[in-house]
Amino acid sequence: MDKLPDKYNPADFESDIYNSWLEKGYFHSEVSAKKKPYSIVIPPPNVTGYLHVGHALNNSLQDILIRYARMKGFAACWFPGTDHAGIATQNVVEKELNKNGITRFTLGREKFIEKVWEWRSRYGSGIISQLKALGCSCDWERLRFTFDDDYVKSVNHEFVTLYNDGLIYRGNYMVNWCPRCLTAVSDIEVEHKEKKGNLWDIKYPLIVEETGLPSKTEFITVSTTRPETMLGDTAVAVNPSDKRYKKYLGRKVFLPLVDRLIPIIEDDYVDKDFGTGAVKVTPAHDPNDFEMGQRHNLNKINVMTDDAVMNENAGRYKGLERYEARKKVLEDLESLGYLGSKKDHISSVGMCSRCDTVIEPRISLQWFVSMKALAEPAIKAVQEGRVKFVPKKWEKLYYNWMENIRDWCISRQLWWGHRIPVWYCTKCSEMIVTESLPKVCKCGSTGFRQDEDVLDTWFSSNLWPFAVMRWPQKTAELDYFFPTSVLITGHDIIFFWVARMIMMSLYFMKEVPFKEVFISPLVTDIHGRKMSKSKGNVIDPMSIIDKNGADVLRFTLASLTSPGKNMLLGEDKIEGSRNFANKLWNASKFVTANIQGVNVIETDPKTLTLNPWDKWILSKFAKTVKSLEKYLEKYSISFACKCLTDFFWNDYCDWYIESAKSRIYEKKYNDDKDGGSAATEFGNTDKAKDRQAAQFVLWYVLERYLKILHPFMPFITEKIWQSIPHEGESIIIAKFPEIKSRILDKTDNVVENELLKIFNLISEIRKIRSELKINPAVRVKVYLNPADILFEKNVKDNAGYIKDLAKLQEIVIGRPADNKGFIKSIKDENEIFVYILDAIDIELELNRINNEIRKIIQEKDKSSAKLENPQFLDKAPKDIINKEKSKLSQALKIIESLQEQLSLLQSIK
RNA sequence: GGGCGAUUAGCUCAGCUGGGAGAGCAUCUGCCUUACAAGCAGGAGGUCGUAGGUUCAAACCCUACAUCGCCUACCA
Repeated sequence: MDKLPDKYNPADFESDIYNSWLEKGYFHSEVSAKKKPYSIVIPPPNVTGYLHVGHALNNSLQDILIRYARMKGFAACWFPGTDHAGIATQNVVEKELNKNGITRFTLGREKFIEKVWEWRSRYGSGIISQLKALGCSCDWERLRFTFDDDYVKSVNHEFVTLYNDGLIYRGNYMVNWCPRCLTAVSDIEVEHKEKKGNLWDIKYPLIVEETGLPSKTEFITVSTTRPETMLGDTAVAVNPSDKRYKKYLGRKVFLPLVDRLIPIIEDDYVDKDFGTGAVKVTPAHDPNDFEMGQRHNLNKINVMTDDAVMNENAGRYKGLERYEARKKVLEDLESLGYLGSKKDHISSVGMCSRCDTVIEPRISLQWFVSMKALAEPAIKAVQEGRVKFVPKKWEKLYYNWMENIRDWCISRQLWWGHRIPVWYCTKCSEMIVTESLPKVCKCGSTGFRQDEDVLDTWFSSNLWPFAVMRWPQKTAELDYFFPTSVLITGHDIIFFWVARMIMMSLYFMKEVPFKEVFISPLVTDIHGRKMSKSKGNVIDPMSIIDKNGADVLRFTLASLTSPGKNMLLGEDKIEGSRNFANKLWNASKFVTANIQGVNVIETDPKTLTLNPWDKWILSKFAKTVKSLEKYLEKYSISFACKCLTDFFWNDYCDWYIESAKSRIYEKKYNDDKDGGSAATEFGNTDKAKDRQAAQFVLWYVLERYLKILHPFMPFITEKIWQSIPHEGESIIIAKFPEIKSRILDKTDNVVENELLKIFNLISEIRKIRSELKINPAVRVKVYLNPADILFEKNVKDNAGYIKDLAKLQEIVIGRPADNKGFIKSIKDENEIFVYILDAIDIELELNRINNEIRKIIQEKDKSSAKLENPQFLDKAPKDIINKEKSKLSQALKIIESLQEQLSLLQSIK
């Protein structure tokens, strides 16, 4: 047993403790017939990632649950890993290369991928070591990466199976294209932001039928936010019911700048009431126009290159970047007299979620997953409660998305990622979809070219819960640990990841991937703003760990975790947890110092004589364990934390330790020169036995408390636990305390109520003392007129504690013969007389009493109003009425007594 | 445009199936009492967003409105 250092300094021991756990292999879990499985898969952080507060929160929560399950006797396994994060990682490495003037194109595909692997081996474990610093008890022997060889096999199997089942198809469609990343992205990778812009009116002249030339007087005016796309217009559309344009139907429209003749079409999509009711149609650059183009068989003229520069179809605008082209187009239209009015307009602009570049809708050949058939069973699984969201409100969001799900574009024009397992024969172009390189084509050729594209990262991560267990291999782990127990993640990836895992798991495993999904709060700064580097409000969890220790960070995050809320994180919240850790440290020091020489381990509890204070703290502890378990069950993490701190600080430290001092400090027993209490006043005449009971219970409760706190604050609890008497080699594998009926582990409401009255009495006396500014060092005399014999006995038995905790010289049962010099107060119907003649400040006291009277009169009025209401008496339940009656009578008593007090004081004055 | 959520003490938030408004922080007062000043003891502070309604009884249920936030969408 190490002695606890004087100061709590987590930096001194956290990493050593972590390493010792690692060495002992406590985090590793095996398939075990004797135990029930409890498993969690980590939401794999990007290899490029560093630990941000969101990770810290998420992983703290997972660790709490895993540690709890482990102590409860489950085979608890936390599967860790990282995500290759295609586009994100590619961007990071490219940026790095760009610094040296290298682009991925100068390197070439193969070399570039080598570079990325290099990068990963150098920096990819950064986040892992940060998770370790946080204390995460992941089973590191099972560490996986979504780009491991095995994992590639899983993904290929996924693709090929879905393809063979007709759920994957390839085609030319309009997709969201990022002109900076040079790849297609899926709908949910586009972030829409409201942007101020303009709405321009452009006049398209009608062709005069006789001359075949554009009219100088007849125009159709269209409105657009993107004038540059007019270069690709192939029609003007109006609503079929719009009478204004009926007369022009059948005539051609002259498209300025490109001098093309385009038709007028009728389509229901067009809103008569918006703008002029006429819309320019650019099927190659707008999703709606694309649809209209399909319906009306229009040409789709692509006027841009893949990096959003105008191409040869844009005529003289070729080579201009899209926004330069816009400017030029507007100038030219203006000078030709085709430009109408310009209005301010707010429209939502799609941005690439990875690089913030404005998305360019573009037609291209891509791979898609058809989602409807996959979504249906996944919707059902949640409806039937096979997957539960906590908090439940996220289910709505899930349904909403799933019910309106659209096909998923999974091909990416990137280099870093799972290459699409599709090959084309170099001779006959036959397409072969297969899990590995085909040997020979049916044309006899053996030359193949693999599809250039890679798969969306989420297409691989949606296998995570079973691919980490090496699916499609049939492994023992898969059999045992799957489906996992719970998934903990943020709401921002419900669509990206959670929904798709459910779909794929149901498809491939015929089971849900997890039984519950706990959606952790979004962490914001103290003003509720999202943390971002540009705002400079990012809190770096590692710096908190360095400064305050991982336990403090974990506990802070956990105590702010109430379901469905954002989490506002600021300095003062961290301080609160730090103070708590410090309190725990100091209280433990007190305990270790005061149980020296007592062999608590060998003590037979049956030989102890427990007094009410012992029974009280044991009962409180038992209740704390019960609440804690209840809260953990419901993922009410903040409540769990609150019941842990409340118990320790308010019950154990403020009452139990404080009272135990009277029993433990040697001199209290010998004499009481300073007005303290002799042993006989503590309800136990055998001094030695009483001291022993106190010492034992101090230790017993602390030792067990450390265990229940351990999942939340693993390091400090281990450190202290190792410094006090204990059995077993580490707290991490200790058994979670159980509440039974034996005296040490049961709840006891009778004792609790008994002591509560004593506490009230002590508090009342303290209050009077404090309000009258009686120096805490001064011991005062108190008379107590008890409401009943029970309380009288209670007070007599606890007189020593009352005297020590309220700093009394003496407590006398009964009323003082002469009220003079006494302050009278009533608590729980007991009359309390505090002798304050030496200390009194009459004005202060008059004020106090007047205030008190004012408050109580208000309450009395409320009660009597209710009781005078016949409808209340008629309709309210009996117990409510009785409660109200007793409230009233008590209030009356107190008022009477206070008024008596008042007149007494006034007479002195 | 649609949807969801929020509105309670100076701040951040609890408040269960309607029945005496709570915590932490901040603030104020008094204390270096031999585990802890990162502490101890005590106090003050609220028309529960607004307006209606249901009920004997509303922070809680219903309706409308206001303000803020988030998600979602193809109005050029």
